[in-house]
Amino acid sequence: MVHDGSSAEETIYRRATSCVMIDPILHILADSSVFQGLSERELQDVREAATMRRYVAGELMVRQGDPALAFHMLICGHAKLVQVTPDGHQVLIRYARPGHSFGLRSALSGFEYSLSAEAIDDSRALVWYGEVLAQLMERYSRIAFNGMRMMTLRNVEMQLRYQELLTEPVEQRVAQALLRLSNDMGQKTKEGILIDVPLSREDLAEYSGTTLYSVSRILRQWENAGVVRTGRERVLVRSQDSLLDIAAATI
Amino acid sequence: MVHDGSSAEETIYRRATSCVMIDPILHILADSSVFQGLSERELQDVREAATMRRYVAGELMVRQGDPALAFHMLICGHAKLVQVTPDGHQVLIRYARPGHSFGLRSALSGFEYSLSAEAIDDSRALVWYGEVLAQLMERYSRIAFNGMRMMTLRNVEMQLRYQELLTEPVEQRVAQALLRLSNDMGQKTKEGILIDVPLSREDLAEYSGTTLYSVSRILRQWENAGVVRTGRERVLVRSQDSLLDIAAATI
DNA sequence: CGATGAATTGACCGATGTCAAGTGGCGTGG
DNA sequence: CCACGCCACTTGACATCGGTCAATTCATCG
Repeated sequence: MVHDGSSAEETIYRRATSCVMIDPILHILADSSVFQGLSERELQDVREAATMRRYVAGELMVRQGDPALAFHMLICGHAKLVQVTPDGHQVLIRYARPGHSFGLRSALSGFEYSLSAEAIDDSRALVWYGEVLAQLMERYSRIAFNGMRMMTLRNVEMQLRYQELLTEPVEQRVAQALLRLSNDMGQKTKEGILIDVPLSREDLAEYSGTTLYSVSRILRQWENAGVVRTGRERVLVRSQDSLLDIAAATI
Repeated sequence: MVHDGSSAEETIYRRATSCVMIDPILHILADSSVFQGLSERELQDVREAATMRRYVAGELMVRQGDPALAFHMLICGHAKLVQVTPDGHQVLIRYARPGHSFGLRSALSGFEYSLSAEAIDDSRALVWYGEVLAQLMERYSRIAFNGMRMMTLRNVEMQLRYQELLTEPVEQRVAQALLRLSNDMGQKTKEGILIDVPLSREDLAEYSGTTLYSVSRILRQWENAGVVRTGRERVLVRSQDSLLDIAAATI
């Protein structure tokens, strides 16, 4: 637990809120799965076709069921992509950080968003309207190719999670979820990898397909074993290796 | 149950094994998600870049873990795409019929097949080697675009199944699985929709994420209610509407 | 007509979800 | 600055769906 009074200790939990203001935007685009491989001129072109949007923490960037207008790429901040089922269950599809994108299919099909994206931090995103994106793809076929590769990768990931849900017990799935999060949103500190985003037990439950109660019990157990340190909406992974062991365990 | 002795009744269960021999291959390509929208000349070109392979029922078209060489498109027959997890569980990803394809990511990445494809019937498939496919995509950017769209659709489907697995009880999932199968492999008969492929209780279980025992009980129940008729490795859907009701049930 | 593998059925049980009742930390307003 | 209240989290007791196992039965094919 993180309540040992020492506020020096607490520095570990100060979150990086840096939101770059110059124009490293092109760098972000150049590193993204969708636009990688384009020349600087082409990236300029792509960037100019987009408009920048700002969101405050907690705001919905897109809302599931709304008519799908635009393809989004996160420039700074973080987002949570969530689906809510007909019977009200929340399912957390994935987390996004700068360079990650969502709404590709929705924007191109023009139908409706199949999920909601919620800004976790104050965030900014570039958005391209459906037709604009289609034109860009026409002009730079590389984008379509990249898009295809990105979607195949997501597909593999999703298949894997499906498989895990089907065959692995809860504790292993939570371990997998934490490993994914520490890869995606991890911040190295001297004590371990801090998940750099508010992460409640319920979030983690929705991400690993269980309930907040089970997550609570499991985290507590891990905390006692020294694998993680937890606080209110905070998780710090002290030993990734232990998590890997837990995730792999055939028992 | 299908054991009423009347062999006239049995005609319902004769499977269509037609394996077209002329050259409607181009039609199949033209209708496939990957090659749709190409001109006939381009389709010719595409077709000539491929080689045809034959498989007998039960043969593996690709084996999970083998080095990924080629992109496959089923021309006739049916296939079952299966993943086996590290701990030996089988997970049925999807079924394929003519025009369906698999191995796109594997062929392009050149890594290894992430699943096995088993021929259900005697089957034939066109295969394109990784480099060849990459060249075709370079030449006809439409293919990459189509590929992207196909993968986004698969992704949506996979997300949906993930969601279902997470939130719906077994009976609903089995109903969903049967509905998918009757769309994909259904054969209209006067009595209902026959799943046109040997489908054991275990297959259905692997497809809906449960056990053959549960499937057996559920099918029995449905049979008594007149929703389906079943036989050894055969399922006939008598009332799709009832299945839709069951699948939607919030209870 | 017998062998083989699919399907059925019953009994059992265990991992997880559900529910209810706290506990404690953090922020807000007096 | 303190107290209050909110909300995340914890913890225990309990219920239950559906998986596991074992024993048959049945159907299809040689």
